[in-house]
Amino acid sequence: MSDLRSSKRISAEADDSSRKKARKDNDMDEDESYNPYLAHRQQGNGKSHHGVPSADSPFAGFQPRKTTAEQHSKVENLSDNAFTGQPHSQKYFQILETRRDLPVHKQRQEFLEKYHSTQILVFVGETGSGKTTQIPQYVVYDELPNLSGKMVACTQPRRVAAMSVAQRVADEMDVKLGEEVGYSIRFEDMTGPKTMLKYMTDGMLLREAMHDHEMSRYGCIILDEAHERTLATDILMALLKQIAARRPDLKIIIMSATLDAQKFQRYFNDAPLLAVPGRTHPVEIFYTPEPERDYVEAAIRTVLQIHASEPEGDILLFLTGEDEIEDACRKISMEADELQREVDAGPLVVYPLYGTLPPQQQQRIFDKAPPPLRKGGKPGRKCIVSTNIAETSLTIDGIVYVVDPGFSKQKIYNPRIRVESLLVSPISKASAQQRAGRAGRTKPGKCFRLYTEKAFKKELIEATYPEILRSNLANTVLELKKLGVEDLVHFDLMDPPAPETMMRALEELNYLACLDDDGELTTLGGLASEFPLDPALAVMLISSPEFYCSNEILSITSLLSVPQIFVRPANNRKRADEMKSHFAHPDGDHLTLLNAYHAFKGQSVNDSHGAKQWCHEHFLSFRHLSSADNVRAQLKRIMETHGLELVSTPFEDKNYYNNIRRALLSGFFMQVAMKESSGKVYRTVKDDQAVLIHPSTVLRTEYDWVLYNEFVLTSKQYIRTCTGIRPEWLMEIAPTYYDLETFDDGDVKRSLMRAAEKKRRKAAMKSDR
DNA sequence: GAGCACTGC
Repeated sequence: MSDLRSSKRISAEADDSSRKKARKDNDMDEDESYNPYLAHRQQGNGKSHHGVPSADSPFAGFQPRKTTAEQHSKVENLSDNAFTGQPHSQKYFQILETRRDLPVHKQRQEFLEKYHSTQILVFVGETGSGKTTQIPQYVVYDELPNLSGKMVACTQPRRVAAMSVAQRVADEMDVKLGEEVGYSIRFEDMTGPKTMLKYMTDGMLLREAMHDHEMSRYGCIILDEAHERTLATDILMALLKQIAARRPDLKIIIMSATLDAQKFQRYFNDAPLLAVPGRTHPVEIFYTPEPERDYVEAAIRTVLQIHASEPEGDILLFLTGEDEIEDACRKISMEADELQREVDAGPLVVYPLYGTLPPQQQQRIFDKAPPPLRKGGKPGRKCIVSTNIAETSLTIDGIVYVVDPGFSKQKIYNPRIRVESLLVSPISKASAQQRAGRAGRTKPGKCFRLYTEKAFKKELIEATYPEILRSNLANTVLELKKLGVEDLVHFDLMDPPAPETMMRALEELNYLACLDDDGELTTLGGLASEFPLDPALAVMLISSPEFYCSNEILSITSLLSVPQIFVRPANNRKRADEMKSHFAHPDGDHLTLLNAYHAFKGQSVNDSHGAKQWCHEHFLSFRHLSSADNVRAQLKRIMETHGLELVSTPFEDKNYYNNIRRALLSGFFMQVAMKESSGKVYRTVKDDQAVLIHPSTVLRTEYDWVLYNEFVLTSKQYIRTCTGIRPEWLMEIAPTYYDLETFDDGDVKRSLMRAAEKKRRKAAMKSDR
């Protein structure tokens, strides 16, 4: 119950003190954007002491935050680039023409007026409106960061988007990427001292905020794709709402698709709204008259019907996961061949699409549809069978038909047993609309929904629950503490999570000693928040020098932060398992991962080109091992910055592996299971869930106690990536959690008591001698 | 003896 107590105390605190402190720390003038006392910070050419452009500047006459679309246009038309002083390229003027053709351009003046009238603006633009590329540029011309010294930031939920949009906008502004326009994502900061406009991932802005609670580098922050409601976007919105109250000079724009616009407006104290139409084609929607029993079968049938009877155009089918997709692809291909023979249908190529597919194979979806089999024959088409990845992350032009069975895999969190799992669930109305929209990108399209119209209207929820309601929040709570949020219960989130989820997170962090009993961030917690890791992993890494194995734990942590490195193709499972057994360590999967990594590194040192081939032969993922290497380098840098030593126990030492297993426990002592007296079933400590060790394990020794990395809920309850441990270690390494007083009577308690007794006797014998 | 929707730091 300690969690309840500590969280009550947290909520009882008013956040006045933090607000006052922040106000004092904040060096911005409250009433004026351009503080003369800050003039010394400003750099660049052609400006006066007050941040207003001088008479000889191309921006002469511009009053920051009072500019007009006409002024912008004039400067854009100049033969020289007003920001760099360089002559504009030919390409620049070509792009400028297409930019002025975008729907959003017509409303440039209207946008500026709204922007001037308010601190927070909600901007709604459909796909194809040009909002992501244009709005930030309009803001740059109005803010003139080259004079004010305050950047414009635009966040994206995904890295690729941040990178590609930044490149596009750099071209549009005729500047070099990384100079006036740049981007910042994990592993890559493409910005410089001249950067005015910065595209970045939402997670990256959150990281920055941990060290700059006022986000003082920015004059305007634009949150793009806010309707996606990622964890980071939700936290940023709440944070920005707070900061906006302290920093009247900070402007905020929330950009979103139409559906939730009013919800955003209400949340931001009735902020004004500007809507811009998109540029898409109409999509005709068809529903099934009766509910379908087997949606995969119905989907395959629909695809084949479209192919047999509808005019030219590619097909996009949404299914839920890899297996289902591969299976459907096979069936569609087979049936389509038959159609070709029987009714002279055109050729149909089928491509699977999902996130874990290697990038080269993902690229194939952009191949052109096949030509007719013979001259004058029916045209060919392609059919893409995809997960939700095609709903948001990837857009494919040329899609005319969408088949939507109405399901996707979604993460859900059960705080009672502290388990996140994936569940096939019905999609939301917003999702269904997004999917349908994929059919109208190049010409009018059709969307076949494999559910009834009544089901759409009555059974589908409006929008998918935001991620914050479906996640374990331990990491989020730690981040918020580091962000200086004192009062978590009254932190004004758009959709506050269930109290039980919050309690669980506080409890977990308290056990990990990241929060003290008063809910305050401890030194350990502060350090843990510096790492881009879940709290248990961060604590394990920070504790590892005490166990003389920080080098090894650093590697294991990195390997646990990337997708599975062991590859197991469906047609070659036996051989893959054989290869994996070469790396197997009898004490568990963590040590097996380490063995594979060490072998990979040994290979890379000798022959970096051969490493790829070597991985292929050994059924290891070169991509994921390289990415683990990348993560490792980042984590290592953070360790060095904070004076955490990188040490190893000599390999010849008999405690080399024991030290590693003990260090694993320093973070994962809450993820431990004990074998029941009979059979193969284990029970998790405290949560008391019956679990099986996942069949992918290398554990062969019959351990009574194991620690696990992951609890997976599929056909059964499994624990995955397991390592054997000794019960006496638990009480030694995590005495508070394993305080026997707190355990209910039962097998677990009895077994722990026996271990404690054995240990006492051993110690007594030692001291007798 | 099984499966990994998708992101992100």
